[in-house]
Amino acid sequence: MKTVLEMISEKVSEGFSRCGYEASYGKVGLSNRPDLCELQCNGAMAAAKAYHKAPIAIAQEIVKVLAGDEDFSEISAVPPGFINISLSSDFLAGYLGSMAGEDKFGLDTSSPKKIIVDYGGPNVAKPLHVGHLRAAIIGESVKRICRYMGNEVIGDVHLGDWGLQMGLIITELRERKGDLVYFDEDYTGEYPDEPPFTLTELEEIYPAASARSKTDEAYKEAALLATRQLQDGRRGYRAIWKHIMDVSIPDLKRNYDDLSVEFDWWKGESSVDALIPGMAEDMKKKGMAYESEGALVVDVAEESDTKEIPPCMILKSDGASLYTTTDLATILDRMNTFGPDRIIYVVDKRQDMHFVQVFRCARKCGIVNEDTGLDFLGFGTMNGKDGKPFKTREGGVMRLEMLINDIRAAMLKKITENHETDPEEAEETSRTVALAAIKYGDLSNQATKDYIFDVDKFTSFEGNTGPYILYTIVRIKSILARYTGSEGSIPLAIKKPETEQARALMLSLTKFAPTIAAAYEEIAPHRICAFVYDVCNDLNRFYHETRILAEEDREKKEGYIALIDLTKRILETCIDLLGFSAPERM
RNA sequence: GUGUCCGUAGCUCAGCUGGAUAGAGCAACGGCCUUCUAAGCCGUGGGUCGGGGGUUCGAAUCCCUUCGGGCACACCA
Repeated sequence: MKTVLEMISEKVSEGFSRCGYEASYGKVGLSNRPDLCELQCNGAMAAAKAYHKAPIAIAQEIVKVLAGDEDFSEISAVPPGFINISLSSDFLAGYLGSMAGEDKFGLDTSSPKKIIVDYGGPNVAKPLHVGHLRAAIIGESVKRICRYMGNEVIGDVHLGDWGLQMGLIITELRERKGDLVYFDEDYTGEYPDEPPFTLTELEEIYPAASARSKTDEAYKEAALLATRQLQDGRRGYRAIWKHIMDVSIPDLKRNYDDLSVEFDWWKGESSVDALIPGMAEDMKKKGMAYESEGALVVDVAEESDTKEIPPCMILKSDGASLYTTTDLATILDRMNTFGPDRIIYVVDKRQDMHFVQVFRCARKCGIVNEDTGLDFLGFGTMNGKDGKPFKTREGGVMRLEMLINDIRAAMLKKITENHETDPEEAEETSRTVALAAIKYGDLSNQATKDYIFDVDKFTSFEGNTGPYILYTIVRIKSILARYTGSEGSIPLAIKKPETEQARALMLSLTKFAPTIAAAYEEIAPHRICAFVYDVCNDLNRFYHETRILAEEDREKKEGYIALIDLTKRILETCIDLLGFSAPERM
């Protein structure tokens, strides 16, 4: 289904043609002066130069030709050469009626592609902290948007489970419990099923090891050695590794589940270990990889570079792999098993350089198909109110669970003081609203920018926030529930707008398809937030000015109900794309 | 140092491929609940779009320059 702008642009373009001008001048955009008109065409001013005519004269010609078209309620030429257009009520009602009946509200989905969204990237053995929040939230939304656009999409968590952090944990464990069989190289029997640590211990072990390695040289050496030995297949270390995975992953799953974040693949750096030797060999055979200072590297610098791009390292001088290695092998694995047309990485923007290297290396070495797109969506840092990276009051790393619980508790308080509710329902609702607050707060900012995570702001729930969006939806649901309770089924026919507020709401709703398409093309969920916010504002104004259930004119009333029902369906679709949902009451 | 991103109201942020008076929210102040949820609606005040050049009929938007900040620069991830 064509968008409103496409339809009207066609008309105006035809007008330009009929007057003897290039049709492309007829492009119509949204008006930035809603007080004057709804749509505007600026083509006359651009055409003025090419045709050596006064812009206003051209605009007037076009208006003359198009005047009287039943799709317009008004079309006029305004100095210096704007063509201002407003839509007729019949057109608006007709258009929305079509939207209401169409699958996906008339959004044209692109030809299906296979897309992998790589997001999450948590390290095993470490609790999720706020730094993982953005990857999860943005990635989940990007995945859902891609899927809604008709693509076949895989979300991959891509665990950090193969690097130095593993060696550090093994080393620390050895320090503490060196007599465990895992460290006995002569041991050939089966290893115990029970892990030699609990999750809580594990979460304490890693930071301890990491801190010590920064001051203790010998300790660091030992960790590097353990890392390599793990990768080389040392039995005892692999067994420990397995334990780490078994202990960590269920916890990670629970945490992501709490966030309504779902992955199709739970692969990690370790999953592609077996591919590394062959990949490195192939790179050497192709003459791409060579030894430099003991390490195996591939040059990825290009002539057009404005700065020096260091070579991409494949193997360290001790033969161990590193994150470039596993990222490359992961691309290889993905090409082999899924054959994606596109891979989107949702990763902290500080890793920009790393991905430049990986992408170039993958192309140069033929790991990725020519026509497979590799996109890096680098997101900014989540800062605290002071503008510095988000920390707890004590200055430590804020666990994601804590953060969510804080917001949830604030929510619960708000709900209970608002009106009495069933405690169980209040609890459930507080989770739903808290999630919306966190996710909307993040997604409404541009992903690439740093943003301030202000807990006070997030618990206040006023203005442009997730709870405001949910509140709007809940208001609609409430009316619809009363309506169906007394009158039965929801009428579907969209009627002509009776009021200024109804008209504004309808006009906003027509922007659904172009908004989703733009969000997809630009990989920009914040576009959807802006749209949702506009629609909610329009809905609330309409709500305030219109007595819906009390309307006595049956026709009008049915029209209102159909309109708010469509609004609700569109809003719910949008928030689903953002990764959250609305409760029945709040 | 090199590269890169950013600089819009007191604070947090929008601003589509350049267009008519630069928009929201918070904070401040003032209205609106016997009527579908006041987590709402309406209104007031508040801006040299970091500075300076340039392109253009027209610049927050494009180009150059300058200042200020974030981030990244091969054997960590």
